[in-house]
Amino acid sequence: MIGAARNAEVQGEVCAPGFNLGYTLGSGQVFRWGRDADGWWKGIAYNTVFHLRQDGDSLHYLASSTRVPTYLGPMPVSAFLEWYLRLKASPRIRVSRDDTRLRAARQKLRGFRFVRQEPFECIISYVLSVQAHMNLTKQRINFIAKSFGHPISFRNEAYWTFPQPHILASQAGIFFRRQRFGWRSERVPLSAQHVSVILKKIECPTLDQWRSIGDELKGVPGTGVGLKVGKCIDLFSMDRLNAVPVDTWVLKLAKEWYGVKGSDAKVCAWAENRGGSQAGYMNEYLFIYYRELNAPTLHDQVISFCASDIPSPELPFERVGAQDQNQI
DNA sequence: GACCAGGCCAGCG
DNA sequence: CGCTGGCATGGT
Repeated sequence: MIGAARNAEVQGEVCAPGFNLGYTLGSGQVFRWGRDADGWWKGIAYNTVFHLRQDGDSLHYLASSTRVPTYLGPMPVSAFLEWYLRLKASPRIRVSRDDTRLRAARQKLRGFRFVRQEPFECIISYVLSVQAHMNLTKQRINFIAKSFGHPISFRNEAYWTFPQPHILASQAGIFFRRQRFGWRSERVPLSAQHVSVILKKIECPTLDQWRSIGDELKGVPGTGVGLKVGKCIDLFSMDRLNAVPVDTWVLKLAKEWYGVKGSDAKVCAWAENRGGSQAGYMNEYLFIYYRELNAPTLHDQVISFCASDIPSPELPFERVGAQDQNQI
């Protein structure tokens, strides 16, 4: 029993035709979800704990609260999930007949959707993701939530909400240095400070206001929000599906498969122009497909076209009463 | 010990 | 503009 308020548990199901939960939550876009050994996807988003499981066209859910707070206002759980997972927004990507790689990638990833992440959590998450493997980044984000968020007890598991910007803004870089965050350490409080200052004037930002905050962050050196991280924030939390984050993998596939060379900015402009309003989906298909082909042994992703029953190595909660004996 | 991780940034030409 | 090292740290 932990010192958390007990929440009403809600359960139900929503219709999700053409949707794939495993690809959506196991692709590496989210950091606070994991697939448990019991087969359920468990995670926390918008201050609410969810357990999800897909059975054909229906998505079964358990949630820690009846209403979920978002920047569009509070939503009932089923409406929230439809919005958060874009259940009814199946992407339609036009691909030319001779682009066999993209056709194969699109086919493999049928059912994948971009999640509508919380803007601030997304900002900090991708600032931390720089030059670090997925699993390590997950651990660091969970550490932040455990240190500064508040706990929610759900089905004998403890989850932690992501802290408000002003909480992280008041931390010193040395705190994160001591947690071995490396040179990401100072970027966390600095980014939080810029967000926090704006939030003092705007109490509950709309999506457009969040977009302005994100855009402003891109111009502030030291925040860790450069071209790639900025595009991740746009794509994963700002509802900008035309954004293309260019990392080392995208750089390689652009060169290998399309003969496009040059700087990150050049490849980014090429991909965004090519894909138009759906460039994000087009790029994500290629990214996951290419990475799966070239680094199938990476242990930080759940998606595998060969075997998708591997539990996530890092879960966003702790079992209550499962005290580990290994601690000194 | 190399070499790389879903890069960013200051300091150059 | 575009390019180059340096940056901490953990994993293979």
